[in-house]
Amino acid sequence: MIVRFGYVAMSLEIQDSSPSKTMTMARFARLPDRESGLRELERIASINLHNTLRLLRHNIAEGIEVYRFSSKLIPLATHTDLADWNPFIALAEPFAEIGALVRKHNLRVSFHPDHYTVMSTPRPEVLVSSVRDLRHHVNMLQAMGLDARAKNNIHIGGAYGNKPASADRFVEHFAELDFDIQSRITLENDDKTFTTGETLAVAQRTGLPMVLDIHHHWTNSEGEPASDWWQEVAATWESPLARTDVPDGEHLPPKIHASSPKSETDRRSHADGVEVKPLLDFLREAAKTSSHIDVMLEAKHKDHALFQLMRDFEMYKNEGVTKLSGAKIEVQP
DNA sequence: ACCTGTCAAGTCTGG
DNA sequence: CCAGACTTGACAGGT
Repeated sequence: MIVRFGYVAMSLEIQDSSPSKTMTMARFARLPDRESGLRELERIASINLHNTLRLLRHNIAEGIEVYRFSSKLIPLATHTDLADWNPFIALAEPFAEIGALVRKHNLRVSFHPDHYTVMSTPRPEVLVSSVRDLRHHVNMLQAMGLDARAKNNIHIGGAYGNKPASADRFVEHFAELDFDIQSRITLENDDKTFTTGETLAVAQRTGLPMVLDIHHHWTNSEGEPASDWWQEVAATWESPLARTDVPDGEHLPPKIHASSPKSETDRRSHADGVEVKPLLDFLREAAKTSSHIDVMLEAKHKDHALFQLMRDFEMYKNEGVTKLSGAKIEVQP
């Protein structure tokens, strides 16, 4: 099984490369007029996009083919007070440049709209803002000229005291979404509420592909190994919806998230790095059913954690782990 | 230079 | 019913 690794949003290696610079509403309101406020927001966004380009070039140089964009590329983009502002006109060029680089190097990219996107909500106003946020993320992918192979990863949402009813609500609300939003969603099990099995059931009902977070699974499961679910999770990536824009005969590899607990007392927070052994145990099991898998590392030390992990895999070179070029390995079952 | 409170947004728990 | 925790990087204001 070929395993590609990636990291989230920021680099510790490249200095001053934040793709998430922002402006608060308080500062926006203090600017002399609305027009100059919008120009300042667009200026910040273009810095974020420029830094994203720098990070992608860094990734390409290091052979890192998996990357998650910051969701904060455009500050205040979905704020209700700025609903009539269209930042994509001024930012068309940098967005297109990012997309061109992604396509040229076959990078696997994604977004992760944050936890305010809650499709299981019973509150109409929360649903409206959730759909607005999803629309915004699709708009960014489309501004990059990327097809539905680039996904927005979300959780199912809150339980509201009745998980089955909340799962039903997710499915109902999902059915109402535009197809270009639907076809770009992936569903991830969370660390407190919807377990791997519960998330998988919703993925199967909607046809959505599922991202398995093995750290969340450890903190939110009955204790069964995450790999017990792998065959079924991997199968969600073959549904017609998941395969939107995937050419015949090709596959979009299933994706997992990997991170390690910060400490014994705080098992849910992310540690600086990623422990190699538990991840490798999972990968060996997954290799029994899959030929390719992409792994998004969620560690505080970002790309440094990735580099460390790649070094750590060398300890297993006599145990079926082969280091390939860049941030890639091959794992034997 | 460094420290601390705050940020647009949701949900859940505990008081 | 409301305040605070959760979690996060960066801003903003203070020392």
